[in-house]
Amino acid sequence: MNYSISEENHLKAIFHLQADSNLVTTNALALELNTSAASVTDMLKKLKQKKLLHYQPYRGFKLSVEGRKVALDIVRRHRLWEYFLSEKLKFTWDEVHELAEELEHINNKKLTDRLDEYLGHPKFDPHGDPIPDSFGKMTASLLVDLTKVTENKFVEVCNVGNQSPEILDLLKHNKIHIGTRLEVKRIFPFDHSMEIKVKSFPAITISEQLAENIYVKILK
Amino acid sequence: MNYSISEENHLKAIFHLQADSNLVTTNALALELNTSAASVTDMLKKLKQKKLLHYQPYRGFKLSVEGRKVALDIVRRHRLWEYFLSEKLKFTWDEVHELAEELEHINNKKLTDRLDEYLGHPKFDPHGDPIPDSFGKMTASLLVDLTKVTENKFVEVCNVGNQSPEILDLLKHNKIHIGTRLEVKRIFPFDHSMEIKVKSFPAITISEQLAENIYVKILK
DNA sequence: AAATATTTTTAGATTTGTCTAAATTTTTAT
DNA sequence: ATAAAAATTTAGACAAATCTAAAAATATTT
Repeated sequence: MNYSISEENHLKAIFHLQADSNLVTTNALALELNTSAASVTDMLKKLKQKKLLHYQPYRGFKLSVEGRKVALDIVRRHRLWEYFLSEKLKFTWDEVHELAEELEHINNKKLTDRLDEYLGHPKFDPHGDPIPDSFGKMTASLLVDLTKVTENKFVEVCNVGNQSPEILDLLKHNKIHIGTRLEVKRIFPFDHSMEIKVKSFPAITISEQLAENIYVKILK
Repeated sequence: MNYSISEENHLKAIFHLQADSNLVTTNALALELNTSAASVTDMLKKLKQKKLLHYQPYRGFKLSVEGRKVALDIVRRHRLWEYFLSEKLKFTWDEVHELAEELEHINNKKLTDRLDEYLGHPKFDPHGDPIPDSFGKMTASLLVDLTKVTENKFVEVCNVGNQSPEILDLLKHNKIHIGTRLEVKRIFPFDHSMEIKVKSFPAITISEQLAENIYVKILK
């Protein structure tokens, strides 16, 4: 089956919101998609009719098994294109998302599978998010947020929790990028701020809020 | 400026029709785009308003300089993606067109330029059609149709004039593909049919209609 | 458990791209 | 040069995806 770009965007957004909160509301979805609650309701009715989600007016909704499958396929295409853009076309991690938002809507199984093969069946996209395989299976993410890391560990930055200009600005100021390796030196119990050391630069201190938004792989 | 998929498809179709007939009619465009003449008229008004074409109701239309520039950019994206699909993802020449029809509508200069660079600035797509560069310039096609070739010449098949199932079926039957090298043995003046020899197969005779639709590069 | 606030849905409008059928203009043929 | 044919445009309708404002349902507060 083939779905419209708007239908796909709704399915994908529900999938992502479901992943971190389980309880997805009409308003949250409208916020995520930069649209109105009324539009979301219209779309929910349509997606229910297509059996992509379970939905009782006023009582909430969630993806059906089929809806989840469709969403996973969109996520797969998104992340494969992100990998392609980053790995082959040398786009930086902050440029790939927007382009992948467009490329993901080209729904052709053979194209997706060939791309996957061409890229060597990558398991993670450039942000460290796992790429579902053609059955919708994906490796559990290896990432934890920086607050979970204990003192004196070395880690590699793989993802940021939100991509607002504000956080990107602060990360840039601290010379932290995707792929940056850093050492957690100390954690201050008072405010949970952390002292970290990036390469040979002098150690710096970052807030708990920032640390929560930095996802890392712990290095052996 | 950014144009809708439908606007882009109209511009591209006008560009192609203009290339081979100079006189593009509302009906011809409707036929090309599988739509109605009325819809085409609506779109012509819109494109005129956006200054992409010159149009006087009932008196015909043609692309403006700006419209041509936009069309060339769409053609550039289409052919680069075709090259990518063929060269990197190993799709066959008859599979690439349909996919490129979707990919071409992603309009991002940096993406197009990076793709071009990644592919090594190819001059021709897998069908032998020239790829415009980022200024809209393209190498003149090296191709001629088979009826232009004289006896005892060796040529390489680079393109077919139309991609109907009927012609593809006949080509397959005659073991002619893109890249096939063949020799023109004789031309029969009576009906302009041609005797050709593909590799070591026995010589075969093809009709003028078929020869007109086979575009070739003459080999030194 | 009412009253109030919040969330969600409905109602009705708008835009884009399309359609069919009718009207108009241009072209062709007699 | 007029009648008939063909091409094009206009008029009016429709579906998809959105919007705002109002209504309805649910949740929260006192």
